[in-house]
Amino acid sequence: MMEKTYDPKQVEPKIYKMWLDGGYFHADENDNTRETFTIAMPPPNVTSQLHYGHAFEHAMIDVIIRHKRMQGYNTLWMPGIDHAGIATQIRVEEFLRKEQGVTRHDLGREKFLEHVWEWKNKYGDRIIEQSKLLGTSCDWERTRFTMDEGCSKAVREVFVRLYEQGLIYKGDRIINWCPKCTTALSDAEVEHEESEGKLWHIKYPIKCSGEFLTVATTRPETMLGDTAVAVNPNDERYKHLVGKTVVLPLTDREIPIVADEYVETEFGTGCVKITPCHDPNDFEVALRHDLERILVLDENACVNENGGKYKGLTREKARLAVIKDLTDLGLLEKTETHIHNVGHCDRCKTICEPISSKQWFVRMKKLAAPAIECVKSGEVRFVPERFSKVYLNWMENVRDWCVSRQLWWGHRIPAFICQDCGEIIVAREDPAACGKCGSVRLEQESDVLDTWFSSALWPFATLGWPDETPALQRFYPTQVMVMGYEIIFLWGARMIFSGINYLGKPPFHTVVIHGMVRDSEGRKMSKSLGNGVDPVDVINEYGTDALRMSVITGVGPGNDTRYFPEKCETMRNFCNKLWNASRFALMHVTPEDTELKDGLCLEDKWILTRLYQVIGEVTDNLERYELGVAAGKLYDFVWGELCDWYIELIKPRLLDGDTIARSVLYRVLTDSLKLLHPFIPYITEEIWQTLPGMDKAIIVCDWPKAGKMYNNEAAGMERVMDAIRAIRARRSELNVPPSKKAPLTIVTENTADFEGGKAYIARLAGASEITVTDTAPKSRDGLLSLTTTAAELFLPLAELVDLEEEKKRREKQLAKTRAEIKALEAKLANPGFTSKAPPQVVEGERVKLEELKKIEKKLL
RNA sequence: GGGAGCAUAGCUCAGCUGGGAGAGCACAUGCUUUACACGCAUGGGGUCGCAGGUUCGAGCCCUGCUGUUCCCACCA
Repeated sequence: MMEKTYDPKQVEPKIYKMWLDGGYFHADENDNTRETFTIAMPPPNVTSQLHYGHAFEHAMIDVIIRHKRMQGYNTLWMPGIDHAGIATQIRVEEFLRKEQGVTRHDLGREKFLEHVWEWKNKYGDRIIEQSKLLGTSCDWERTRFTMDEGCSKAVREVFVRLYEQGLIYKGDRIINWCPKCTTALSDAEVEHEESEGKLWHIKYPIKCSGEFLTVATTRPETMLGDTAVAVNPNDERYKHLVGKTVVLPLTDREIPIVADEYVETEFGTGCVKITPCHDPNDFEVALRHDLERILVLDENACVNENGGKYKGLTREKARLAVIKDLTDLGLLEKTETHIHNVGHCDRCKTICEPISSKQWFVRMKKLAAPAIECVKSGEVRFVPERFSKVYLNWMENVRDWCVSRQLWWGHRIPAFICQDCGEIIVAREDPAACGKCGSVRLEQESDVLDTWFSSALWPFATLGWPDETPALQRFYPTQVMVMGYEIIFLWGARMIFSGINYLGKPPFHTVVIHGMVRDSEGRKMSKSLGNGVDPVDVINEYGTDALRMSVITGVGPGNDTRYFPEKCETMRNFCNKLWNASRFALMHVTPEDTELKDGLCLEDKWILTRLYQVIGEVTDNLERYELGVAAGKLYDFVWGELCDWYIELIKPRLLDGDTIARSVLYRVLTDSLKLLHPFIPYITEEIWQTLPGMDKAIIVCDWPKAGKMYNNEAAGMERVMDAIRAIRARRSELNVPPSKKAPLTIVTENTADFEGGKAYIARLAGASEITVTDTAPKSRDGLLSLTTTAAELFLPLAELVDLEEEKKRREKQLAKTRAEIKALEAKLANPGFTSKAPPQVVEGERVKLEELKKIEKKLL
């Protein structure tokens, strides 16, 4: 027997086990009878545990997957975990420092990696357990990890292929360097933050002339690596100086003045110090003018041996020292405040340093072209559409991708360097000897790959690629990808060009973008703020279904949402409402009620019509990934129509043992459960298992289909409901206690509709006895009258009413009605409207006008 | 410097292809109505940011403005 209150804790583990035991999550690659529907899970990072954003994302994916499963697709939700290179390495390093007081360098590469694997095993398992709590219907048998054997094979294959295609190269370039993580980063891993800095104007003496040339810089310490000063070739002020030499202060070097178009005459002084090793533009200028390159910062962003007396100083200290020395020399002309963007490491938030360094790069132009085309042509589409612009803008301006990282945790680059001749060998198998000189002294590149290098292969590496596995053949390309807007570049873009380049097809046709979950004040949930909400706590408090419903309902596509406990409470209440409605139904329905019976009453036809409308709309919303709207409609339908009205309407019939009402209730409830199942899977399955006549789990039931609609009867029922609402409102206004029943006379043209509903009208409108007639009473004395579109209602309650007030009220209603009539008549008299508006709209307005006129007549 | 989003009830937000201004919470009043107080009924509360335009008709489409958030970008 069902408890009075739904208790998720008792239900959820039991139901999840039932699903697992039933094998419902498993997708069979040998099943060739059904169309497939696949989503690859964005693999959570092994850094720690699931956060609220994962709950949001997993809820969305599970809704889509469960809907498709019920529609009969061979459905695969492919789960897994990401090794998350830098992020995890940082976490483990932090952990080791705190727990054991050691650094990774103390341990050495091998030993350190053992610790990371230990971490991975612990947190990877925990993440999967947490994900299961959310009710996710993943095919856990296929769970993958970005550094498992298969993924590693895929990574190596891709690296080698790109190398063979000439799309991967090792080169000396300016890259973003994080001095704390001591690794290179890609452009996409740098966050730019606007901050107030300074613009220092420094005088550089021109050789053999008492004159100076003033440069403006935001990073004065880099002047130690200057190898030129550049001016615009068309700048009249400096034309005569081009080719001359400047004595670089604080050093003993002399550097040329060159002319380059890159220099803006308007900005600063129009003279730019050129520091090829510490600025990407300067690097380009240096290439054009064949300038010397001097690196002055080391991997910790401290001045190196090229910095003369500043050697060993951190960049911050070096800056102060340089400024002080320049001031002492009288070479600091002025200092201005200056707002500019400073790059920060995505992971540790340290300010990045542009540094020239030998790194591995993926050449992007060729790869980007088809990835741009497939979105432009609509082969791959973003939902909502606006994100395709974000994607295209990035892809069209993409620069080569720096993929090497000076880390230990990750896929080690499969390149081997001959220690004798310097030859680089990139191969699928570890080479035994150098192909050029025959030396066996080969050393593997110590760097690892960007973590996103392996993530980019996720949709097919998880299916077995590069091997032609049955799973790959069956499930690739996948259908949908769900991801947050913040990783469109980092991940989405790279999966798309990877899929096209290696398999000839984009990895999915639809990218559903979601926003992020913020705290109740709209702030990002973060560790430093301590405002993160643990989804597991919320599950314990309100239940998984309430959590899922709360993150889905009323959230616009691609929009951020906020966490409010009140919203979870509302959804828990909703679950409880559904629970109790089902409990009520179970008190009446029998296995004989599973088939819809003939002889439907007005209210039956109404609720069935509404159900079928909702089925159509919700299905449509789901097909368009409008999950929030779909969930909202179901909430409203179940609570506001099924529970508040239909169940109340049929109570008298159920007490009479009416089997027709039972069969309708059964149908509406079961279809509602099915429609709700993708959103709130646990409670719907639990109720389903309790219902009579159920032979299979709801998770694999057929998605409901609309049946015969009764639009006229549905409208008729709405008129009866209007009358009930009107009576309730008047009684409430007049403070008539519900216990005080009063006789009711209904004067209406639709006598049949009201006649059939006498029993429930009595219950819902507090009527003792009801007379339905088509003729108005001769005398209105002592009667309170109410006017609705379909009826005039008379209650012997006049003694409760101030007659003057009542007269005024009627006059007010009349005036309002007349004003509406006037407006409608004007509208209908407008040929522009009648000829141009769609006929059904015009017709609707005509009907409305007629109804208003009827009301007017009754009010006279 | 580019691009995008948002601005709707006290709060948080829905509103899909233009035709009814909505929900939850909060608030007020009244209810032990035989599923549910995690409940029921009723009610108050909005110039849909501002100004124009298109249209028979605009919260929705167009233009401009204001405020706000975010993304991208190599003016030192």
